[in-house]
Amino acid sequence: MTSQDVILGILMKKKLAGYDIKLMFESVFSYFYNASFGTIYPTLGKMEKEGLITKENVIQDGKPNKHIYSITEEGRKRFYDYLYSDIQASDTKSDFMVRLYFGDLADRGRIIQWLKNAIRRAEYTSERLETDYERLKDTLTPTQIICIRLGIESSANKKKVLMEGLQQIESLEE
Amino acid sequence: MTSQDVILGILMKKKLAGYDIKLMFESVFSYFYNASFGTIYPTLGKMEKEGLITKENVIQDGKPNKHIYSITEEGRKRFYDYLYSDIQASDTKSDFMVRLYFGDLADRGRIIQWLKNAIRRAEYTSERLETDYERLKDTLTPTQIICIRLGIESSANKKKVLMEGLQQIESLEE
DNA sequence: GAACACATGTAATTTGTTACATGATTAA
DNA sequence: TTAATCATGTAACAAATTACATGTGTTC
Repeated sequence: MTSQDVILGILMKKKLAGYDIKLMFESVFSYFYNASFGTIYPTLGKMEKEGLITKENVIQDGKPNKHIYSITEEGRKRFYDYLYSDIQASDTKSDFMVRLYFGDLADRGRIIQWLKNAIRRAEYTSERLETDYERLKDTLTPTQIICIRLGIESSANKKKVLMEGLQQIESLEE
Repeated sequence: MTSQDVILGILMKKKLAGYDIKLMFESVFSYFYNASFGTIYPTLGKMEKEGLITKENVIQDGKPNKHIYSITEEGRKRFYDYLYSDIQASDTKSDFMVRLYFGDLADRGRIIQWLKNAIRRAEYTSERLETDYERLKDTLTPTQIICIRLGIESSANKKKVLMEGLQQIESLEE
C-alpha cells in the first residue's frame, strides 16, 4: 500500500484537490494512515502524468486557485489492482511505547507524566471519533463503521490499560 | 524517534549483534517498532564511526562470525537525550484499515475473508503476547509490563470489535 | 536437494519529511 | 499585527526497503 493507492481510493468517490485530501488524512484517516503535503502534491503530479487522474483548474475568489483531480478509467483499474492485492502487515512506529519499554531508565515522575499525557490523548481521540461517528453514521458504509468502531474502541481500551498501569506505577515504593 | 534511538536503548542493557537486534524487533518490539537489516547494519556502522558504540569481533565455529556491539559513555548520553526529548505522535500505516475504509468497493465475500483473516491474526498476536508475558513477567520492568499489557489487550479488543463487525456484515442482505 | 537459521553487508531505488517560497483573506 | 486557513509546489535531505552477494550447518 502506497500513498498513491490511498489517494486513488479517495478519488474513487469524489473529485478533490490535494488540500482536501490532506484534510481527509488528518481527520478520517488519522488513526491508520497519514501523508504530508510533500508527499501528496508530487504524487498527484506523477499520477496525472501517468493518466490515472485528470486536473481541472478552479478559480476561486478570495481564496487561491484549486486543482481538482478526477480519477480516470485507467485510475479505477489501478485502484482495483490494489484492492485485490494481498493485504500488507500493518506498520506502526510508536514512540510512546518505545519510551515505556525503556521506562526503567527514566525517573518515576517522568513516567507518570508520559502516562497521564497518553491517557488524555487516548480519551480525546476516542471522544473525537465517537462524535464523528454519531454525526456521520447514516452516511458511513458498513465497513467504514467497523473502521471507526475499531478506532473508538481501541483508544477507549488503551485508556483503560494505561490507567491501570498508572495506578500500578503510583502504588510502587520509591 | 529514529532507529538509532531504539538501538541505543537496546544496547543500554546488553551488548548484542545486529542479527540479535533484528530478532528483538521481530519479537518484543513487533507491535510498536520494526526495522530491516538494511536499516540496522548501516545504522550500526554509522554509530560506531560516531563513537556511540564499539565493535567486538566474535569468532564462532559452525556459524558465521558475529560483531558484538557495546554502548559507550557517549552513546549513553545520546540515549538520554532521546529519552528526555518530546514524545512524537505515533505513526501507523494499516493496510487492513484502508481496505475496510474502501470496503464498499469490494465484494462481500472478499470483505468477509479480510475480516476472518484479521480476526485470526489478532487472536494469534494476543495469544503470543500472553505466552510471552507469562514466561517473562518476573523479569519485566513495571513499564514493560504496561507495554505488553497494551499489546495483549489491544489485540484482544481488536478481535472483539472485528467479530462484531463480521456478524454485522454477515447479517446484511445481499 | 531445497530450504531455513545464522550472520553481515552493500547498492539501487523508493519514499517521505521538512523547510522554503508565494500570497490572499479572515479572525483574534 | 499576529496567526490561522486556504492553496500549491519545489528542493534538499533523510530514512528505509528490497534485492543481491556470500557462506556454513542443519533439518526436511
